Amino acid sequence: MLGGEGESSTFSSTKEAADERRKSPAVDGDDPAARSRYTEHGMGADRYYLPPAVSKQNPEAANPCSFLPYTPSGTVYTPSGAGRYASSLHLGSVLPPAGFSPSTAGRSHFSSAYQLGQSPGCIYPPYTGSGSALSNMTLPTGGPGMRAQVYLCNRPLWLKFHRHQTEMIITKQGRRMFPFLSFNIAGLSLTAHYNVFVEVVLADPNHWRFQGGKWVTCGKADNSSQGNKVYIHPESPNTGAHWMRQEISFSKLKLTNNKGTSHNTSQMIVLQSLHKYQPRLHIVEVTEDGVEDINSDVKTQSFTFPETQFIAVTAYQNTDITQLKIDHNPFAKGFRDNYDSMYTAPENDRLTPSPTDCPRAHQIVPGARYTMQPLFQDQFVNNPPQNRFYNSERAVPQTTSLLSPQTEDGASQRWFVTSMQQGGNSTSTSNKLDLTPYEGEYSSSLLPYGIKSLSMQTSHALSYYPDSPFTTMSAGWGSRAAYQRKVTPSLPWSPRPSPTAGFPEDSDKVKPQIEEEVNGSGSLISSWTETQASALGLDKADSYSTACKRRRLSLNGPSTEDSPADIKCEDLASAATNSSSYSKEPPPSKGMAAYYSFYTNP
DNA sequence: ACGCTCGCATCAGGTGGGAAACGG
DNA sequence: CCGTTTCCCACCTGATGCGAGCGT
Repeated sequence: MLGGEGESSTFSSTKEAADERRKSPAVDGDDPAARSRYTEHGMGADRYYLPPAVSKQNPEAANPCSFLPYTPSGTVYTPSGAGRYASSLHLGSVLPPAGFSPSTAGRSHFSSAYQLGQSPGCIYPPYTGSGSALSNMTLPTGGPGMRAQVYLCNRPLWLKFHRHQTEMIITKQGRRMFPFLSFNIAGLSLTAHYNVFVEVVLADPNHWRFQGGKWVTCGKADNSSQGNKVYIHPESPNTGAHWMRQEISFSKLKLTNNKGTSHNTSQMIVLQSLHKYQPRLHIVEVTEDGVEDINSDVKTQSFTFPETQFIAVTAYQNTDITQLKIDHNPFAKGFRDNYDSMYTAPENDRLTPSPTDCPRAHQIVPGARYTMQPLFQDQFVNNPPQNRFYNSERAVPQTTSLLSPQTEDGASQRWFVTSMQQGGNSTSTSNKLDLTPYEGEYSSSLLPYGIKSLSMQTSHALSYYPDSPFTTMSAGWGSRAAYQRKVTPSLPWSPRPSPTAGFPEDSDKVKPQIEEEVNGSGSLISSWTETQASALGLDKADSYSTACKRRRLSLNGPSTEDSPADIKCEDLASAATNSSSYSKEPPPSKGMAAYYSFYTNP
C-alpha cells in the first residue's frame, strides 16, 4: 500500500477538497454507492481533488497549435446525409435507469444539446488517411467555460491493440469491449453537473476485410446502420468533482450487431461487422436534473482517441489481436497456454498484484463490494504468457502492425490532442485527426507484435506495469515510490499519473514546466510538446524500430510472443536506461505519459 | 448475544475456439 | 464456394451467500 498511502498523504490535505467533498451531491447523500467508494480503504475523494485555482486552463496553453508533434491517426467519417447523431434519437432509450432525469424535457434538452454542438454537416471530414490534423484544425477561441481534459487511462493497452488494428467482437447478446474505455477527466467545474457518455461512430467510409494477413478496404461502408450508438455512463449525471475524482470506466459497455435488440439497450451499442469505428467521449454540462445547462458556455465537449479505433467483427481475424485479448483479458485466462506458470508464481513474482493490493480498484465501480481490480489490472498490466507458440495461417505479417515501437514508448512520446468542443466554433475541420506523424511509422516500421524473444522473463510484466499510470489507481501495487515522490503535490493531476511526472529522464526540464503550469503562467501542453519533440529523434526512432525488427526476426518467439513484444517495444527505452527492465524496484516512470492519452478541450 | 471478518462454495456471466449454419 | 455469422463448449472471473471464528 505504499503507493496508495503516499498518494493519500500527498493529496488529502487540501481544505478546499474537503469542502468540495461535502458539497458534492455524489458524496452528499444522493449517491451512497459513490460515497462508500470514496471512503473505502481510506482513500478519500480528495485523491482526485482538483484545486479550482489550478484546474483552470489557460486558454492559450490549451491551444493545440502550441504543441503537438503528435498527430493522431484517428479520423471519424461522417457519411454525408447520414445523421451523425442519429444516436441522439435513441437517447431516450439509453438513459440510465436511475440518476438521469426522467423528464422528457430533460431528454430533449439533452438531445438538443447534443446536437447543438454538431454542425449540420460533417464535423469530421471524410476519411483521408493522411494530412495534418493540426494544420487543419480550427481552434475555438478561449472562453470562460471550463475546458475539460481527458486522459485515456489504459492507453498503452489500446496502443498494443491499435498497432495491429484493434478488433472488437460483436455478438447478438452483446460483447464487452476489450480493452474497454477508461478515462480520467480534469478541468470540469467541480460543482457543475455533467453527463458523460460514449458514442461510437464510423471511422471511415469503407467496408473492411481481412485478407492476406492484413485489413484491406472492401467496398463502401453501409451508412444506413441503425440502432443505438451511445452509451451513457451509468453514473450520469453527476458533478464535475465526481467525474474527476475517479477513473471513468465504460467496462460494461457492450457491442452488438443485433439492431433489433430491445433489452439492455442502455448497455449496448449497435455496430456493423467489418466496419471501422471510432469511440468518442462526450461530456455535456447539464443541470442537477440532467437537463442541459443552457447557460453554460461549454455545453458539449467531445474527445476522440484515435488509438481506440477498432473494426467490429463477429470472429477475430487477426491472430495477434486474439492473442492480445487472451493475454490481457482476465476472462480469457482459460485460453492462456501457460496459465499455471503465470499465476502460481510466488507472490513476490506475480505479474499481477493480489486484489488486496489494489484499493483504488474498488473505486471504479459503485458498490462497496464491486471490484474491478482484476479486470483493470489486466487492462494495465502486461502479464502475457510466455513460451507460447502460436502458429496459424492467419497469423499476420508485420504489415498489420500499425504503430512503430517508439510511438508506444512513453519516454519518447507525448500525446496531446485537442478535442472538439461542440459548443464552440469547432467545425468540420476542427477535429480532423490524422495519422501523419504516425503514418511513417505505420507504413515503414511495421512493428511487430510478435517480437518477444527478448522478453521472456516471467516478471516482464513488471517492466511494463510499473510504468503504468494505473499503478496509481491501483496504488499499493508497489514499485511506485519513486513516482510518488516525483508528483508535485499541488499539481492538479498529482493524484493521478501526471504525464510530466512520468518522465524522470526528462525531469529536469519537466519540473519547471510543471511549476509553470501550477502557477498558471505556462502551458503544460506546450511543455509536453516540446519535450516530445526532443524526446525522440528520428535516428532513435529508427534504431528503435530496427531493434524491434531484429527481434521480430528471431524465431524464438513467433508471433506468439506478442505481449512481451509489446512490453519490449514500449519499454525498450526504459530497459536501456534501466538495465533490469523487470526490476521490482520502481523503475523510472518515464513511460507514465504513455499510459494516458491526454486530450484537452481547446 | 451480537456484530464483524474471513474463507469457502455456488452461480452468473464473460472469454475465445471451433464447428455448423447461413448467405451472397 | 467462400466469407461471415451463430451457436455451443470448456474454462475462467467476479459477485454473492453462507457459516465458522473471533472480538466486544
